[in-house]
Amino acid sequence: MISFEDFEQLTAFAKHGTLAKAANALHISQPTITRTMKNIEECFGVKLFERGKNRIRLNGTGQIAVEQAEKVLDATRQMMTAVREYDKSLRTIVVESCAPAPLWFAVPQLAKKYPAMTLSSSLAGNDEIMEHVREGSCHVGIVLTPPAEQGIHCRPYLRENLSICLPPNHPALQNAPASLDFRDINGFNCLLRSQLGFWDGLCRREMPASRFLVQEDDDEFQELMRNSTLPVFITNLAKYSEEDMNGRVSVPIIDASANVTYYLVSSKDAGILDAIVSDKNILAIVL
Amino acid sequence: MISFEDFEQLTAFAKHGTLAKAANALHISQPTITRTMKNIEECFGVKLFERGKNRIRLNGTGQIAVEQAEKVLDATRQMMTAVREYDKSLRTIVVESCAPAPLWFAVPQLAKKYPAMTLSSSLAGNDEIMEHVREGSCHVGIVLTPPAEQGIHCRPYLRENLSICLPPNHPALQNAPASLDFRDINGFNCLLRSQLGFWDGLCRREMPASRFLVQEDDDEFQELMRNSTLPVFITNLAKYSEEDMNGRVSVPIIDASANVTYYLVSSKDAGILDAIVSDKNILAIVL
DNA sequence: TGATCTTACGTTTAGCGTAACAATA
DNA sequence: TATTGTTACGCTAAACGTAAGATCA
Repeated sequence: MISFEDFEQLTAFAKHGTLAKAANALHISQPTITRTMKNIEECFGVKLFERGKNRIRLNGTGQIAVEQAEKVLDATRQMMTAVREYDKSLRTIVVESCAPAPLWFAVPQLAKKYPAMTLSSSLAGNDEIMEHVREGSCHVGIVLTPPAEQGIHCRPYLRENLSICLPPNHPALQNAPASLDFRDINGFNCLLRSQLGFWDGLCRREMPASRFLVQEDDDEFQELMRNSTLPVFITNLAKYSEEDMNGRVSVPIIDASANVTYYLVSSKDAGILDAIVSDKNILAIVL
Repeated sequence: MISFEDFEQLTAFAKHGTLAKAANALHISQPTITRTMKNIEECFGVKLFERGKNRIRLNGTGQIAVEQAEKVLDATRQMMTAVREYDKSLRTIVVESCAPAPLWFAVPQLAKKYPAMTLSSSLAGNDEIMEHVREGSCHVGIVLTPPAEQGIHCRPYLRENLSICLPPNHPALQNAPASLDFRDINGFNCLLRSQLGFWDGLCRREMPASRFLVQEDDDEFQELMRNSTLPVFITNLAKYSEEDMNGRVSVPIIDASANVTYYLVSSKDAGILDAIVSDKNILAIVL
């Protein structure tokens, strides 16, 4: 009897003031709108318009009708998006990691194994990730400690080892040490990337005397790395080019907290974890 | 593209479980529903059903769609009623009175003068009536005191004079008084109608020692009036038949509070008040 | 004269129901 | 065998656009 297009014509008329302009805006003919307005009026069984000879305008009831029609249209549009979003969520794998590096390997591998799925990856804290995995809103979590709870599938994934990367004449290199710990470099100001996951908090905790110059932008970071003597961190998973290194020396940090193992966790499906672990490219890249 | 009937078919399917039963409930053919479901699915661009060879059921997304469709249908039905109610309110004269008697005269007169309008009459307290008149939700108020404020139209309307109606041998009639006051009859239990407006509170205030037997029903009241010796109240506007009186004697109550003048008040239109006051039948009835 | 709304007319198309078919329990 | 869902077919009725008419600024 009455359809959404009718309501859209009604609201368009209210918006544009004349039937002609509304018709123009909706790319339909004026007579169509004339008919639709009559149809709506008849459908309500109520006068919605004041009509002159070549003039038509909303009366009080009509204005109420327009308000209500907009509500209905809103509800309808919300419905469409809600249904589509839910459908999309069924086709989306949500990956949350406590650090960026594992995502560089896991996400491409998932994209390859599940080409029909949308991938949504983000950084989060360990507890938050575990909570999302438990409630099902996160399909694959990448965390630092294997959860004790049963019902959660878990696989060891990658190790990441932190090194500090210093210019050759840096005081910390005085005795040409084979390794350092955080205390050795605490107090030196460092260059840091943003979006480092747990690494950010770790550095600030272990090096409370240092200040960190955080760079959001990749290019700016590399620019600063080449043209400053500020220490930067690298890992076995995150290396820089010879050019960027620019003669810097990298020394492993031996603290246990700087050498971590990532674990994949999932509440539903161990298969998806195996699909990530089975990545043949990892060895080539990591070693 | 998509209409309310489509959504009704969708929700009917969800409710009845099979297309056939839904079709039956909606008095349409099964093929129509089959087509509509396909149409909706195509409209959303999303799978809503799991289909077997001769089996169809909602999937998760479909269930979301049903919930949302019900929301939209609710919004739509609300819209229809809201618009119709507003339209009706434009054709309704709201009359509020502090006592029932003036309504017996004012309402028929309004119905006669405004035959196209719906009349809504009710009893309310003086303050409440004045508030409604001010805010416009009450078109004609009938109150005891003319308001001082400007912008409110006012006309004196009727006087109502209270009498007490006693059996001939009642103690209060010992000296055959020409009139009584409330104190003379305070303490005697009385028969009372319900829905008396301000009269109810007045009696209870002026006769705190009396108990009042309130009757909701007209017939029961008259039955009790004929077959008991309990005093009842009458006024110049509310009289009873000789039969109901059954030999009772009525004596005017002279307290000022028992002899009132009603005033018509309106915030918009003095014409409607004049229309009520111009009632030619009032004199015949009242005198 | 140009803009606006309404009415009339002819065509198209979308929607419905009947009927026939396939599959299940 | 009775029930269910899908497909095919033919018809009707609704909806659209074009064109023409009427009115106003």
